[in-house]
Amino acid sequence: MKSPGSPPAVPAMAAVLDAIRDRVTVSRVELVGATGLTAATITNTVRRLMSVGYVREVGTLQSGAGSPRRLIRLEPDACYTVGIQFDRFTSTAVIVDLAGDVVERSTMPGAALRHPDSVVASLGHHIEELLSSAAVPRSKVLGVGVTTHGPQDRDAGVLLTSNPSIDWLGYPLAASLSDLIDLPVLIENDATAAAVGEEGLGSSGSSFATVYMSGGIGSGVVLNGQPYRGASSNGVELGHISVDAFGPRCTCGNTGCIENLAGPTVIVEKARNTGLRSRLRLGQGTLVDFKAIGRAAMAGDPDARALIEGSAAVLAVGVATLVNLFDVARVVFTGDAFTDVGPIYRRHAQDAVDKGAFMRAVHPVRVEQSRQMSDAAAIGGAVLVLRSLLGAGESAMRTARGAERLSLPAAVP
Amino acid sequence: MKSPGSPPAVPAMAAVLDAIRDRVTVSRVELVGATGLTAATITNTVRRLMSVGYVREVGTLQSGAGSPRRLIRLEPDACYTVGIQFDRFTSTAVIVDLAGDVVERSTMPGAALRHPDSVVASLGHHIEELLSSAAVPRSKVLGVGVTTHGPQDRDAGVLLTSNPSIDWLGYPLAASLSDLIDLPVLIENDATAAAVGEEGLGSSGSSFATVYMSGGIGSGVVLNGQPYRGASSNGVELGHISVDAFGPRCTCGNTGCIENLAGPTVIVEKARNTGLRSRLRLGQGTLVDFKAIGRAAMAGDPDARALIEGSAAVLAVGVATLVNLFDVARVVFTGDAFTDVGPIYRRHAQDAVDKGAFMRAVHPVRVEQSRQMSDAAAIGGAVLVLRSLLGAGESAMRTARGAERLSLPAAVP
DNA sequence: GCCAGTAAATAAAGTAGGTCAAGTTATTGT
DNA sequence: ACAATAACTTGACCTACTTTATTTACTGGC
Repeated sequence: MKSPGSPPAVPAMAAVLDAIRDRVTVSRVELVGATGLTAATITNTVRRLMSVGYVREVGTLQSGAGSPRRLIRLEPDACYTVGIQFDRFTSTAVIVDLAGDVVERSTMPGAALRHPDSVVASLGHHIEELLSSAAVPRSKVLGVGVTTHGPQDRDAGVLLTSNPSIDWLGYPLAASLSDLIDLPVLIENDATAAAVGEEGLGSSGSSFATVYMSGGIGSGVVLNGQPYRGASSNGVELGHISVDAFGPRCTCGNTGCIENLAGPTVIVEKARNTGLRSRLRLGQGTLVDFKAIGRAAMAGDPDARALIEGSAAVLAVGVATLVNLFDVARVVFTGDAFTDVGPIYRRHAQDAVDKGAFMRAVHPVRVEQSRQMSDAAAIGGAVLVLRSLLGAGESAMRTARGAERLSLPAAVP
Repeated sequence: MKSPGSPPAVPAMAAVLDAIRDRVTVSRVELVGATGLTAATITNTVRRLMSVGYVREVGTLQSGAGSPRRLIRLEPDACYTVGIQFDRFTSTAVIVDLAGDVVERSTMPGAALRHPDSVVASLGHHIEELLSSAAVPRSKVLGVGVTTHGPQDRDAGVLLTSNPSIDWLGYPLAASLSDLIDLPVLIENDATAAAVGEEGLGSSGSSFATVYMSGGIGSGVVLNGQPYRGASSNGVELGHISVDAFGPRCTCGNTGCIENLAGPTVIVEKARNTGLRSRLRLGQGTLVDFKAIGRAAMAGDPDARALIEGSAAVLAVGVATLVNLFDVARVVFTGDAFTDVGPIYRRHAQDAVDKGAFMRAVHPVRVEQSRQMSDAAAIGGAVLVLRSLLGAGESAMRTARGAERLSLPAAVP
C-alpha cells in the first residue's frame, strides 16, 4: 500500500507552516511549543522552508538574558493556489497565497446544463483571467482545486453523478482541466471543501462540522484538521437524510429528506405559489430568488419569514443529528444561500443542539456562521491543493502527466 | 504531541499478525502480497513474532523450482485477552486467544443499580473464575477491555455519565478494576466495541457501521479497521437522533428519538399495555421481556409482530441516515436484543437503504446480521486490548501503575 | 551425480523523519 | 571581563521501513 521511501504521516513541514501562519511572526522556540516537535526538527524544517523562500527571518526579539529569538515570518507571495467552486447556479474562483489570504476573487455564472467540455473551457479561461488580473506569475501557482457536488471519485478526478446532465457521469474533470491549463488539478466535494475553507489555512487541527447550502444542502466534517471521508471517500450527505419518516418522497428515494423539505429549490417553489411571487419579482433563478426571499424575511415580510423559519427548523433537526452522530463541538453554517438568512438558521440550530445534543453535558456545542459565506468552498479547494502538496494526509492531484507531488529540498547543512 | 522515540504509525506487526490470522497458514511471500510490505520487512517482523512465540513455522510447501515456501502459523495460546460487556440488564465476559477465537465465555446479571465498587468487584471475581475455568495462566493475559455505555473518557478510563446512577459519573472504572485484578484495563463504548468485535481479529481494514441494541440503541462506525471517534472520542449516538421532528420529546431533550420510538424499553412498555402482558408473562425485566416479544413475533403473534415491525421501520430510517452521513457500504446488526428478531430488522433496514441510500448508485449497501449477536461487544473489548498493545492506532490502557504498552523484542540477528 | 535455473529468505546498506545530548552563539547582569 | 542564560545548531543515533545483493534450498536436464 505504501509508496517507495518512507511514508510521511503528517510531515513537520505542514505543521510548522500552519503554526507560523497562525502566529504571523514567531520564533523557533515558540514553534517548538506550538507543534510539539523538538528544537532540532524545527531548525531543519525552517531551514528547508527558507531555502525555498517560503519563510524568512525578520528580526529578533530581546527579552532578558540569553540569545534573542529570531523571528520568522511567511513570505505570502512565495506561491499561490487556485480554488474554484461551481454548481448549476453559480461559480466562484479565488487565488489564495501562502498566508492563506485571498488575493483575488471573482464569480461567474454556474454550469447550468452546458456540456462538461464547455464548462471546463470556461473555468480554464476564468483561471487565466484571474491570474493575469492578479498579476500572479504562472510559475508560482502550485495547482487548482475544483469543488463541486458529489458523488465523485477524487483519486481518479472524475464525477460519479449524472447531475445536472448525464454527460457529467464519469467525466474526467481533473484531467480535462489540467490538460487545458497545464497545472495540477484536484477535485473535491464542495461541502467538504467549504469545511476546509472555513478553517482556512490557519488554526488547523480543529474539529467541527459545516452545513453547506448553495444549490442544494450538503455538509462536511473536519476532524483534527482532516476532512472526514467515508468508505468511498465521499462526503456527508446531510441533504438526503430523513427528518420525517412519514414525510414526502424525495427523488433520491428516501422520505422526508432535509433538502426536499427545506432546500432552496423547495422554498422558492413554495414562495412562487404565494403573494411573494409578484411582490419580489421571483423567477430569476433558484439562488437569486432564494436570496430575495431571504432578504424579505430579514426585512420583516411575514410570508417570507414563515418560509425561512420553517426551513431553518427542519435543518436544525439535521444539525442535531449531525452533532449526535459525529460528536463534534462546533457547527458552522456556510455557503452562498446563507448570506442573508444565516442568523435565522443559526439560531434555530443552536436551539436544537442546546436541547437535543446528546453530548452537551460533556462539552458545549456551538453553532456559528461563516465569515466567508459565498467563498468558503472555493477557498477550501485552494487550501486543499497546498495541503495535498505538503503531504498532510491528502494526496491525489491530477496533472497533465499524472499524479504529482511537490518536492522541497531536503535539509542543506 | 508525540512520545519519545519514534511513534509507530501502524506498525507492520499488527498488519502481519492480521494477515496470518486471516489465512491460517501462510508463507512469507504471501504475506508480502497481503500486507504490501517488502519481503525484508516480513522476514524481520516474522522473526520478532517467532521470538516471542506468537507464530511458528509448520512445514514447507513445494511448488516447482526454487526454495520452498516455509509455512507460518499462529500459536493461538501464546497470549489471551479478556473482554467484558456490561449494562444495566446483562453482562458478558469472554477470553479471546491470539487467533481471535473465543476460548471461554460466560454471562452474569447486569449492573442494575448497584454501586460501581460492587460492580467492579463482581467483574473482577468473574474474570478470575473465567481464567481458572479456562485454565489460562495469568501470565499469558495481556489485559482486559471493559465495554459499557457512554459517554466516557477513554484516556482517563472514566465514565462521564450519571446513568444508571449518579455514582458512575466520573467513576474511575479502568483504574479500579486494574487495581483489583492487577492487569491492564481499557474502557470502550459498547457499540463501538461491538463494531470492532464484529470484525473480529481477522479481516481487518474493512469499513462498515454497526447498529447495537441491548438495553438501548447505539452504533459504531469502523473505517479501515479503525473505530470512528468524534471530537470527544465518543461513539456514534444513533439512539438519540430524531427521525420524526414532530414526535414525542425524549429525556435527552430531542424529539422523536429513535430509542424513544423503537428501543426495547419503549416496545416492552407498549406490550405491557396489550394482551401480550398476560400471554407472554411479561414483567421479568426489559431485555427478557423484549426477547419474549421477539420470539412471539417470529412465531407469528400479530400483536408482537406489529410492535417489532414498527420498531424495525423506525430503526431502518436511522440506518439510512447513518449510511448517508458516514457513507459506509455495509451495516451490521448486533447486540443481544437482535438475537431472535434480527431478520425482521435486517429486512426493513435493507429496504430502507435500497430505496434511500444516496450512494447506492456508486456502490451497493448491504445490511447484515451479526453471527455473534450477544457477544460482539465483549469480543470487541478483548480485540481492542490486543490492538492497543500492538499499537495499531489505539492506545490508552490503564494499569495499576499507569499507562503501559506491550513491548516485543526488536529484531534479533 | 552434477550443475544450471529458479524461487524464497535473508543480510546489508540506505532513506526519511524524526529524537537526544552536547555543543555554539548572542545577549544581559555584575 | 566574564559568568549566567536562553536560542539555536550540530552530530550521533533511532525506528521503521526500503532497495539491492547474497545466500539457501529445491527442481529438472543431461
